[in-house]
Amino acid sequence: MDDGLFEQLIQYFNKINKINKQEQLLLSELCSLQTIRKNAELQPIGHTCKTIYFVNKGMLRICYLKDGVDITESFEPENSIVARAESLFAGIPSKKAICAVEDTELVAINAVKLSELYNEYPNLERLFRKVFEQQHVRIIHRLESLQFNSPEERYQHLLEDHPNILLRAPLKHIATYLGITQVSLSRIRARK
Amino acid sequence: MDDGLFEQLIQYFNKINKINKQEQLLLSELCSLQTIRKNAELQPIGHTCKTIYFVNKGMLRICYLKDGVDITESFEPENSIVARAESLFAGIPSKKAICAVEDTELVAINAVKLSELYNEYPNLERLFRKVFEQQHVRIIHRLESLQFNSPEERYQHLLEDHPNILLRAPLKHIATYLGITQVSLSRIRARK
DNA sequence: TCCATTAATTAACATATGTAAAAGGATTTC
DNA sequence: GAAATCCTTTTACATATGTTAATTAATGGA
Repeated sequence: MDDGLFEQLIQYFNKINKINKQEQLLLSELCSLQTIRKNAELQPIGHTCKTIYFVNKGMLRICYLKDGVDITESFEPENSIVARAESLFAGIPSKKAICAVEDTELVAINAVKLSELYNEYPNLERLFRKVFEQQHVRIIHRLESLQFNSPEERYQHLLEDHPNILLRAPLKHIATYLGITQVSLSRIRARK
Repeated sequence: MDDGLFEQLIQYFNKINKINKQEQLLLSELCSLQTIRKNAELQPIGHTCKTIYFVNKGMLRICYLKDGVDITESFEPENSIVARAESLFAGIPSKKAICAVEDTELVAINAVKLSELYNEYPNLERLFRKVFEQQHVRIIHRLESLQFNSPEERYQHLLEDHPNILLRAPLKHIATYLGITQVSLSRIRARK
């Protein structure tokens, strides 16, 4: 696969847990490059997650249908690892889809073949353990935000911490991400 | 340490990832038995998490102070693994405490010594990877509940899925766990 | 460029939740 | 066993959000 784009992933990994040249090579053999157009669906609802994605460029979102309404669980801009962990770890179908917010370039890592390397290359197992520990921490922070903060506080935090997401994603998706309706988000924005 | 109580932990682990006698022995050397009385604090706010707990009997909760109000993030009854992952994984102080809801018996696992075993015993690293993957999945489900469901739906789900927690924990803690006030919970309960 | 479609805002109303305070119950402690 | 404390419910009021619908703005396709 394209070396430049894979290099971006290796840099991301090396900040978490260094892997040697052989491990890099083995890993690269499990990877493929994909592009996906804005609003297209990368993974449908009901699919059992067997791929770990890395966003090189663009933005994805993980989304959900509740009573026919499209609800966004997370936004995943460049340099994000994207997987539906509740499906990948448990081996059961996910209730969530992965969609593109923008035209997006990504690396797809075959998670099944990856796990087959773990016995022989425990350092790869360690790498992905740490990668998912980071995801785990991220979700805990998001949980705290949803449980402890008001919708308005959540909007303010998003504005401070991830202004780029606010600029790049449609407000209807940002509203459901914040756990509120689009109308409510409009009102919160109008207050300031 | 007490073999019977450790045995309960080993049974829990063996359902996730079997470990052999030697690994069990090494692990047991990192474990100690603790008891804690109702309402006592096992870990204070501001402490960096270096211990993984397993609840043999009783119930803990992870809690938080928001504007001086004690808010419960999770309830941890018997056969739960308890750690503040956002602190353990990142090595930074936690904003949360661990408190006892009831008189509780637990196994404390030294997480620092545990990680020192990982190089030589990758099967132990794998075990705890999978243990925390389960925690990860659990938190994703909780996130979904907070983002997608109304307070009333969350109460109904708690009633259906964990009636024992409702019976064992004070309502004021259940209210903050559901992300609402005590008054609101009383109203929801009165509706039915 | 224009038309059709989608997105975002605003308005009006109903409702659920938050806040503060009070009252009743239940528990604990001495 | 009585007093004190803590827990839970209830009341009253203010407010934020949800819902529905209408209007305006922006986008995309032919």
